[in-house]
Amino acid sequence: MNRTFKNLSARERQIMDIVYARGSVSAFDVQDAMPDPPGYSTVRTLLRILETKGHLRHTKQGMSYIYSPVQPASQAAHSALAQVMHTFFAGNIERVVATLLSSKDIQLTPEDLDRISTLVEQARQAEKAPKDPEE
Amino acid sequence: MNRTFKNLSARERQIMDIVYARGSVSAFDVQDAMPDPPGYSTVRTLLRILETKGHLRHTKQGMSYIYSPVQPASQAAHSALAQVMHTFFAGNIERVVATLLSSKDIQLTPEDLDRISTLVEQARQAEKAPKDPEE
DNA sequence: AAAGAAATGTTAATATATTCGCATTTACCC
DNA sequence: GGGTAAATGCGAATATATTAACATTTCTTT
Repeated sequence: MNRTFKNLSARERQIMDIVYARGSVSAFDVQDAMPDPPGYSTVRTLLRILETKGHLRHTKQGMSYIYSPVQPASQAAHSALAQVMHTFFAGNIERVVATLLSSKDIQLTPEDLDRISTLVEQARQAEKAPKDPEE
Repeated sequence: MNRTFKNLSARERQIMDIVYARGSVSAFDVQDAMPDPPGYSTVRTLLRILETKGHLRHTKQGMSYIYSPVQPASQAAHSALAQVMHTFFAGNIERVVATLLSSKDIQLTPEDLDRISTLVEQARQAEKAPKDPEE
């Protein structure tokens, strides 16, 4: 299991969350999105630390730095979900789905439910035909 | 939004995860389950801190303390899931479900998929009749 | 090329987290 | 009751995180 992320401090985690939510960010973006944001200088320091630790990289855009995550979002998403599933749902996917569907702060339209049904149906098909395309 | 949990340190988070995964725990349990576990004395100190901060409570079992979370597991699960959904899936439930279903480290049986289908179907019914069933 | 603006790099002070040894309490046994 | 075992409480040393001021670099404009 990837334990790297567990060692992040509170501020570092806040920043990684923001980075993943936005894809790529400037120090200003991060400061804007932080709760109880510290000074700009502090934010830049934190970004540099996260880069040193190997969690972020940056590219230059004009004169300033744009940061993005080293670990692809899809992979991080997967880990995060697995973590929550293990901690709160004993690894039981059904219970996760049940909780998602009963989410009160989110109104699911019938169309949303249709699309979810389709996903489940597709998974069923994939199971029936244990595919390996290059065969 | 409940911001309380965001301020936890790395160790504190590890412990809260363990507590939620197990329901209630002794200091020994926690130490066992921690990655790179510190000394027993340290674990007890951390548990006491978490209690001071209002995240844990304890009861006496025989001579020793058994800790359990103050915030109900269901509620914490909900928050954690919402957090992941927001950070990595832009609040889109379908994408969460898609990721769950495509999880490679988990083998879903056809029965699992059936049960998930049923859940979706129930949600659809509930939507059609948004009122309380017993009436 | 010099001056100014706008960015990043460095460093250091402070706060918080982490660690665990030792003191204290509590229950039990003889 | 006194002694022992087994637990918790306290306090202090160390490491890490957090903060931000100030120095430096880099680009732009005249």
